[in-house]
Amino acid sequence: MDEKKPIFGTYRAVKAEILRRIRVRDWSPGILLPPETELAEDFGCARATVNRAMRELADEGIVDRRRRAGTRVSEALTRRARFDIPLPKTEIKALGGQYRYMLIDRREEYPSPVLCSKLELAGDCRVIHIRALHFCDDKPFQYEDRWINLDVVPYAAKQSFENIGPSEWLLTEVPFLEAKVTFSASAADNTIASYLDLECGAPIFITERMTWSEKGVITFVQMSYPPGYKLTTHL
Amino acid sequence: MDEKKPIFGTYRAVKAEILRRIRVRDWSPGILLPPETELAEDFGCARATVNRAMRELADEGIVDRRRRAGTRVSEALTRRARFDIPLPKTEIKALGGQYRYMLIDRREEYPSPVLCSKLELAGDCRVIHIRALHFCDDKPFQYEDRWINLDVVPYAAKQSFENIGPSEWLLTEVPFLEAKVTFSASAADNTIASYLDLECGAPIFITERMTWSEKGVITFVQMSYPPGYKLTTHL
DNA sequence: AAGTGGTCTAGACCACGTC
DNA sequence: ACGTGGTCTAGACCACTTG
Repeated sequence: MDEKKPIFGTYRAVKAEILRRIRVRDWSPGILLPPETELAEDFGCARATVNRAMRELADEGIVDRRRRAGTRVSEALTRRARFDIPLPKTEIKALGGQYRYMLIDRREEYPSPVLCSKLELAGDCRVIHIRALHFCDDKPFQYEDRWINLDVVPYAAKQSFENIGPSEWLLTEVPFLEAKVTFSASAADNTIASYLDLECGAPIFITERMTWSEKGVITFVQMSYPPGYKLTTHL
Repeated sequence: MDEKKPIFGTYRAVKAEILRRIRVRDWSPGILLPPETELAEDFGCARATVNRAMRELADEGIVDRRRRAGTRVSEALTRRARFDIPLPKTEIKALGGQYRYMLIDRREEYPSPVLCSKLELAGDCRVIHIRALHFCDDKPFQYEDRWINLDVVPYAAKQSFENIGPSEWLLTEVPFLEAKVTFSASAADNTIASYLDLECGAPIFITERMTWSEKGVITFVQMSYPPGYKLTTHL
């Protein structure tokens, strides 16, 4: 009497099977799944294989895992997507355009109180404030308003940023550990409108980014794009 | 003569060390890295450990890996971020608001040619066109304009969408394999302005989403948010 | 043809957090 | 305290692709 049991020998197969069971409500949201050891036996594979499948599902937000507490189907019916944090130069080249960078303004400042709270800074530190424009085929593509924390990146004081954009410079000089990115829409104020060659009040796409290293906040930047700009995820 | 060699026994340590070497330009962009076997020996750990570290780095876009060709430091100095594809109900509850859903309009249509090309549809299929509003504490929070492909989701024809939002219904009924999300900013037209209670021309944040299953495009949706809305990544 | 990453296994030990 | 996931190991075979 040979038990005929389907075998899921690869982590992809295991993952697909788990997803299937979730889909058909074999396992519904909130339900506690069997432990890895048990699933491995069910599926006829090693625990490591189940683990890999589960780890990816957890990574995608489909299940929640906690030691001792086990694995549950995620309650929040949500999915995750990813996108590349874009570098203007790369972005423009990908569009097939000619990239040009222009520094508007660079000054060393003591941060304003509001900036201090935003950057989580002590009041007595210094920052570099940079404003710049990025062109695509000589049309303004992005207006950049940036502060760099000199406590964390002191050698930024020696960089003029006249020939290289701060994004690019920072990326090669100060690799970051963590970043938070925010997207929003806003109306162009006078300054931005004039730099981006728009009417005042035109809808602009804004991305804000804050990056940290072990030592603290590296930089905060607000980037404004004229209408027509689209940001797309992959996957 | 005991060789004193640092040992990197965990995949996190290995990953950190590789990142460090990339940072200090031991390995610069485009460079071919040693094979896993060699690194494993260097690091004093199993190949699987190096593999795990490398896999994550590849996943984060820091290195590119190809069989036989080996692993290279990525040329594109870019990083990846992730965000949750939000469900209005979840989003509003997370903000601590009271969620309310309102169907504006639901009709079965033959898709227009422009929609056909957008949805990659044949001309003779049918779609459901839905427009709806999502409220947060009785303030309009999101205007939804959606098309559902009846070839892929025929049973959507039986759903009135009067009491449940299409995002929610689709998420539980038709799990998707893939999604493409686009963000942009635009000026509110008359329709959107009136539904979102804005002045015509106000800047709105738009996210568009297209989702696929094995059988083809499930749905295309355009969501409009009034000024003030922000979308934030985690990690 | 050969070298690289991709994956699986069986076993082991450990860390964590719930019970 | 103890069961769960987290991770490492050593070895093996395979798939892909490039030289």
